[in-house]
Amino acid sequence: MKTIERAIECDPHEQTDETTIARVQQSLPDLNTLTRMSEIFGALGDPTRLRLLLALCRQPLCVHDLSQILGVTESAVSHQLRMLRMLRLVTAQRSGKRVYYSLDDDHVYRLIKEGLNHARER
Amino acid sequence: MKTIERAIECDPHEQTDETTIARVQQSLPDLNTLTRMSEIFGALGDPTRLRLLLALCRQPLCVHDLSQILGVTESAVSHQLRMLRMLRLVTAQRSGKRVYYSLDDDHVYRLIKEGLNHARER
DNA sequence: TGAACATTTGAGCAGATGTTCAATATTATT
DNA sequence: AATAATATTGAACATCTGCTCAAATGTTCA
Repeated sequence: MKTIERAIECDPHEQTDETTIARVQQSLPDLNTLTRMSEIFGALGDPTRLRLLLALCRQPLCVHDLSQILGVTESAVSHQLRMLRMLRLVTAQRSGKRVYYSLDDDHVYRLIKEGLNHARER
Repeated sequence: MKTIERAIECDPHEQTDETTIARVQQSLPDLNTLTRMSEIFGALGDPTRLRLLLALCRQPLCVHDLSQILGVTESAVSHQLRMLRMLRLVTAQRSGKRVYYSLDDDHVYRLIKEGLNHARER
């Protein structure tokens, strides 16, 4: 009769337990959290949006300035800011003709900083 | 003839200084860093890849198991793992017929955790 | 009001992306 | 050697994305 030891000895490549599958599955975040996570990461995954956010890490800036800083059209900037706004990564505040954008909170900042660390560490 | 003071006085909404533009521009990371950053964030931006990485946060897993855990074909898993491997977010190690994947280092782990915090904080 | 400036919006389009399906490796077992 | 199990790859396809262009919306100032 096979003991546990014999089972292991007979199969050098450990079979993945059914319960392992289930356990890992349960450890995954719920759909809402997961969706939100991938939305945020996805937003940071585009070079233009990432540069927008990096610029806003320094100070609030209006669309016109951001357009100049990044060297892309104001329309493109506005389109991307709209997305970042809807994801609540940035906030907008009108001042006269201009609309100044800022990082919504320091979560975004920390996330970007962590990404920067990672990117530089090799 | 307009003096500087008059120019300012005539425009109640402070003009953005040329040097501000330049200063923010210079504060942006170099192209390599920026590209790497957006690649990493982009990788995390897809729900399937994100779930793969979240699963691997728990323990090393083979393609077959990951396929079961996520409920997607092994082909799809393999395709995505290939990308994560090339971005050096995961490492592969063959053991018999199986190939076990792990997170490459704890940078990825920290990044995911930070994203998880952000996603849950509202 | 009219003109100028700043921003937003929508449609359209080219390129990127993620999955599927079929074929091919690779390793273990009999 | 033959078969099964696991993994990888390439092509095809539908979808998504990010930009451009043109038009519209706000806002200020003369």
